[in-house]
Amino acid sequence: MRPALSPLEALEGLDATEKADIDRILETLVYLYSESRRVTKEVARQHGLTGPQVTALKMLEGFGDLSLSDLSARMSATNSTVTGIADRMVRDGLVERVRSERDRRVILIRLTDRGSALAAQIPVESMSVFAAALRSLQARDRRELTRILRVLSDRVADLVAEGGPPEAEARTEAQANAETEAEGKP
Amino acid sequence: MRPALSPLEALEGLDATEKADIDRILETLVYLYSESRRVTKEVARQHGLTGPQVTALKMLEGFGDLSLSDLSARMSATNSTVTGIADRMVRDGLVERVRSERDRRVILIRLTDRGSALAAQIPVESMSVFAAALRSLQARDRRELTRILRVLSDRVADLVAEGGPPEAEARTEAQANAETEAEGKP
DNA sequence: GGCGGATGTTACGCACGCGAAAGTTCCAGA
DNA sequence: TCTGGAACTTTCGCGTGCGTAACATCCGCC
Repeated sequence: MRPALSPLEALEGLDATEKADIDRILETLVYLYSESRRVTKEVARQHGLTGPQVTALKMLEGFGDLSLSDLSARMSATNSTVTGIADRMVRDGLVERVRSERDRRVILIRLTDRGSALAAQIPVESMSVFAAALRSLQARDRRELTRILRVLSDRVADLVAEGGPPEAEARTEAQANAETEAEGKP
Repeated sequence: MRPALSPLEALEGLDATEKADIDRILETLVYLYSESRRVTKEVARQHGLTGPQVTALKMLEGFGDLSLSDLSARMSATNSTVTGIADRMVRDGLVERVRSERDRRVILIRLTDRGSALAAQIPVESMSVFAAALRSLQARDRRELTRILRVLSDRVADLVAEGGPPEAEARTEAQANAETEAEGKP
C-alpha cells in the first residue's frame, strides 16, 4: 500500500506516511471536538444559555448541590473560571450560593426553581453530537476505540509525569537535536 | 463480554454498558485534548508566548506570509479572534501587518526577524504530547484509530448537516471542507 | 462610469479560562 | 491555647473565542 522508506527516512527513523497519519488523526480529533462544542453551544443558545452553563445545570441536576470545587472538578475547569460562571448564573436566577453548615469555607451551588425547570427542559448534555456518533458505531469498533484511547491516555499521563518540565518528551529526535542549543528566552 | 440486556433495557433500547462506554470515551477524549492543550500552553509560556501565538508563528514559518483570513482558517478560529492575536503579536514585535499590493482589502501577516528567530527556536507544534503518544502506538492500532475516527467524523458531519443531534439544529457552512481539506502540506 | 453585492478586516461587547494573590475558615500539633 | 499551615473561594489581569456590526475595497454588470 504505502511506498518503501527512502534511505533518508530509514536513516532518520522518520516515516512520511506515519507523520501524515498522525496529522490526520489530530486534525480529525480537533474537528470532532470543536464541532461538538459548537453544537452544544448552539443548543444552549436556543435556551438563552451558554455551553458551560448547560454543563453546570446538568451537573447540579444530576448530583444535587455541589461545592464550587466539586463543580469545577466535574466541569474540568479551574475554580476561578467556575466562580465567574456561577456569578452569571446567580445573576440570571439559575442557581444560588449557600454557605455549608459543616464547613464554613465551602460554598454550595444550588439550583433555583427556575434553574431546575430549565435543566429539565434541556435534553442534551455536553458533547451530545459526539455521543450520538459514538452510539452509531459498531460495538466492536467502540471497544477498539476504548482500548486504543486507554493506551493513549496512559501514554500521555506517563509523558506528562516523567518530565517535570513538559518539554523534553513530546518531539522527535531531529527536533531534539535542533534544540540542544536553543534554551532561554528573550 | 457484556451481560445480556435486561428486559427493561431491551424495551427502552438502552444499554447501561453502552452508555458507560460512551461516557468513558468522551471523558478520555476530553482528558487527552485538554491535557495536550495544557502542555502546549506550558511550552509556549517558557518562551514568553501563548498557545495560539505559537500556532500562528509555526503557520507563518511554514507557509510564509498569510492573509489574516488564511491564517484564521489554518488556525481553526474566526477572523475576529485572530485579529486580536495578531494585535498582541504586533505589539510584541513578532509579526507585522503588510497591505497586499494585489488586493488592498487584504492584510498580510508577516514574521519579523524576532518572530522568525523565535519560531525557529520553538520545537513543538500544537498537540505535541498527543502526537508523541500517537507515535508510540502500534501501526495497526493507528490504522484502526484512523478508520474509526473517519467514521465518527462522517457521522458528525451528517448529524450537523441534517439538523443535528437529538434536538439541535445547528447551521454551518464552512465546516464541510474540514474533511476534504485534509490533504497537502509544504 | 457607476452601482450593488461580495469579500476582507477591524471594532465592540460578552463569556470563558487560567494563574497568581488575597481573604476566610479549618485543623493539627507544640 | 494558640499558631502555622492547609483547604476553599474570590479577585484581578490577561488572552482567547465568538457573533454582530461597521468600514473599506473589489468586481460583475448595466
